[in-house]
Amino acid sequence: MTQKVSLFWFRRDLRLEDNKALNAALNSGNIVLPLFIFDQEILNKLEVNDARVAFIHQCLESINRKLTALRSGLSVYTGRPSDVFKKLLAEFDLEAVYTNADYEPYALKRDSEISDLLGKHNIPLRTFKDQVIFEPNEVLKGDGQPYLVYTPYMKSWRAKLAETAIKIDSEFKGGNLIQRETFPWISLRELGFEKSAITVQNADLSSSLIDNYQANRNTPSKSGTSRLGPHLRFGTVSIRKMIMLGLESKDDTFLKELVWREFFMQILFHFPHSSTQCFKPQYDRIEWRNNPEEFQKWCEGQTGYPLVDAGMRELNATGFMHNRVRMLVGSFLCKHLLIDWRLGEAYFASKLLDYEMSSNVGNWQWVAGCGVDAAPYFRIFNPHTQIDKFDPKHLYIKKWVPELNELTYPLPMVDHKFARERCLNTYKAALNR
DNA sequence: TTTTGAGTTGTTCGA
DNA sequence: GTCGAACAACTCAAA
Repeated sequence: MTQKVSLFWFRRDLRLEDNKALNAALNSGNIVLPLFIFDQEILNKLEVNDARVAFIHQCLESINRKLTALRSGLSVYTGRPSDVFKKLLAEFDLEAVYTNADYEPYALKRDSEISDLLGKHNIPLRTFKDQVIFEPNEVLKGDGQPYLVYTPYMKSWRAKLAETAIKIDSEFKGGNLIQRETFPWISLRELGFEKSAITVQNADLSSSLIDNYQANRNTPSKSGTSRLGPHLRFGTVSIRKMIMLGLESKDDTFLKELVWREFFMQILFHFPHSSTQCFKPQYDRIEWRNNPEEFQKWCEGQTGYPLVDAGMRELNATGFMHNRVRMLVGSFLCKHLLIDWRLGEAYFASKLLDYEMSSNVGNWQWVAGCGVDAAPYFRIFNPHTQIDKFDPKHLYIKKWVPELNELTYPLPMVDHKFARERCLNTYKAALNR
């Protein structure tokens, strides 16, 4: 008689500690087979040196080393998840599949298909809340509808948190892991990818950073932000631990930023069309100019506006851009150049190590003025004033635009005052129709 | 149902 | 240099 197996499926929770579904699988009474699938449909869209694939692979190696020390290992497959599961169904006597819930549109569709496939064999797909404190349907208005405005959402979220005990399983003890000689493993090269020059910074979050978050987070030349994005995206840190750190601080700005993450997640969950359409439909009447040469200059950091160019060059070189500068480059693209926010969103998606669809779409719609709880459209960032306010000594600009005072640095590609008025007129024309 | 207060991150203009 | 108002109404959320 073969032994019953609980399969644990890693997705965006690449850690062994405080992993809800993994713990549940280990407590199921069956032996546990840990699994990761590189989804071919996602890989196909990426460059061969995509740093995110390299980072995921590195995380899997780390997990595999820890499992090997327990005489087990991680099985890594590539392909369409449904094809991989068909193979696994033939090979193992599965009792159940354990995994942590993922609320993005693509993930929901994928999991629904896998659940149907397993269901045909009477095998349940057991999903757990792990990547959020509150799921999209847990924080709702009095009438049962989702919140569309951040502040009341945040207040409701915090009230609910106050009556919730957060449980953290900080140690991984192993337990009923499957014991085998070898596990299917795929190297980065076999996947068709290369190591990237760009790497993810460690998640070494100090309490002083959180205590001084509000004071330092808007200065791009300082290390005032947490750089947690990639770790929250791929689950190399536990959101529960991060929330506890936020709660321990007198400054709750960091905590509120983590609430923004869940705010935009619940928006995308309830309004999946907002990934491609303006949340406020009248904004889809805006006549974007979408000039390809101008878009190219923006992408390359050759606009002639130093803080815009510094931000884009930081992004291109490191896969990261400071939050303050993200707002400015976004505003510049949509408002000064009148280029559709969707093009900016797609460019960020291709470059950001911390790319999170819900946050990226939500914030691009915010900056374009067309989203839930968006900035008013007449709020147009002034690229000069932002330097005076947030990089007065030009420390950040000079780091990324060393030729700032040379003749080789381009003149501003468009006059600020002219662009501002053109933007206001274009928006007005669309909204008054 | 109606009312009321409020709404992430800014800029410009004129006194 | 500094300050307050205007920007443009609108929608949300809760009482």
